[in-house]
Amino acid sequence: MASFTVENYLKTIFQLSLKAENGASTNAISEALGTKAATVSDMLKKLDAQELITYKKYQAVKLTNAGRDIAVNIIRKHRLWEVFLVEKLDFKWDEVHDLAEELEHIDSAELVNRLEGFLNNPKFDPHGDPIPDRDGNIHRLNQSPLTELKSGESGYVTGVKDSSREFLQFLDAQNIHLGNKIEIVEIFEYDKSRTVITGGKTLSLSNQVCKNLYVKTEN
Amino acid sequence: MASFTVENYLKTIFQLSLKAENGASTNAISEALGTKAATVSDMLKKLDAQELITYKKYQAVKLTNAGRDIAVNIIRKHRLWEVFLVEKLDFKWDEVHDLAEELEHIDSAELVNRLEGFLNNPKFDPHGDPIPDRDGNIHRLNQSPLTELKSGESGYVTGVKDSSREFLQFLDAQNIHLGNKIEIVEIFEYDKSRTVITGGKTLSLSNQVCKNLYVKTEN
DNA sequence: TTATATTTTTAGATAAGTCTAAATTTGAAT
DNA sequence: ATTCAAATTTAGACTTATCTAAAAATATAA
Ligand SMILES: [Mn+2]
Ligand SMILES: [Mn+2]
Ligand SMILES: [Mn+2]
Ligand SMILES: [Mn+2]
Repeated sequence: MASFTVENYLKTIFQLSLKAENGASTNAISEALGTKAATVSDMLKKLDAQELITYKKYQAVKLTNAGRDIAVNIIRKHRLWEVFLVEKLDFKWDEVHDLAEELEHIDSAELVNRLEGFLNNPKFDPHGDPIPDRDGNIHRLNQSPLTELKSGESGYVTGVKDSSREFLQFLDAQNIHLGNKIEIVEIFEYDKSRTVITGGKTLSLSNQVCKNLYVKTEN
Repeated sequence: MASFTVENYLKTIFQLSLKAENGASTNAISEALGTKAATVSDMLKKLDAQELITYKKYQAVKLTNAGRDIAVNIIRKHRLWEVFLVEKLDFKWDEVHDLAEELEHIDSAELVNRLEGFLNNPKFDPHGDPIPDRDGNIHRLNQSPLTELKSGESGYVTGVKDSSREFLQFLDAQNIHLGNKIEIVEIFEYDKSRTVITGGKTLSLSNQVCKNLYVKTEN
């Protein structure tokens, strides 16, 4: 059984690898985990010895299949627990991440599978991120940032790129939630801000907000 | 924040102290935790230094108020999670203990309080053990082992003294559950076994079974 | 291409929790 | 009161995960 620490390393490497094609660098892992680079360097050797990652000195690391399986399972649990917290215990979507960081390490396939059924087999977590199935498959939605839409186009909110509490609370304040329809009324070249219509209201969204909001257009 | 390890020591000391008036001995803790006595001895010094227990060499230890608070909170969480697993996820009462041993360490008062509400503020766990309230008060039921009943008397099953999987499965097999009425028909002095009536059926229970079954008599 | 900056690794320490083996203390039994 | 067994503690060691400081490798930039 992987320790909490090892599980966190693997999950972090998995997530960093989605961004950087060549794998996860020591420094990136260090920053993501809040652990010093020297410590990470040490740990990478151990993970390599356990054949959970492939590691060559001074090079970015990649997960082996075994490592990926563990990482994806942790993510599966994280996201299912987030759904539980929001759907059943009425937490808000900006309150659940840290709790899920703890719950994701509870070690029981039976528990997570039953939880999944209890929640009616959700496909996405409260932030729109896909929930891996029990075989580790992840069905990613074909979504794009709001910045891809042209004036006059519209889409439905499917997720967030930035899931910081600040951004989530901002969206709540603007009454923007997953599933909402958003129509682009006008794009201002000056600061790339957009005037949009959503939930019957007209509002202005900064470029930064638009970059961090994912929508699905009817194709 | 107490580590998982410290939490487990405190919980164990609390539970052992319910049985032995003078406190918990090194050996008893060692056996309960599956940790060598030498290790326990070392740890007791540390817990004393943190003022979570009072410890004098070669003497049984007792919890301080701070130590008791932590222990009771862990027990509260353990029992609430057990209710969740049985009531919401349909686990059987003999399947939940090990999972609760993990879940009890999830650190969030908000989570446990919401969980409690979600479960409709249960007062007892699936084994009949009382769930401490958020102030650490434990309302113990005035129950007695089935061996206390005389021939002709009856009571309602309120709990088990032995909550091993084997015993719980035995009770399931006999269709004996919390809340069932049990009437003592006859007590055999030879082996102290009893003939009882419960759930419309007559059956024979060994003295050992009767000692481990708690009932409440209408008084 | 050489110098500089950044990244990564190594070396040496530390803390928590555990173990085995040996020493000590306690308590029970002659 | 002495002896012996059981319980407990001490000593020394190990593992995991972490740190700081220093060295080495790589990448960048003049
Ligand atoms: Mn999260
Ligand atoms: Mn999420
Ligand atoms: Mn239990
Ligand atoms: Mn229980």
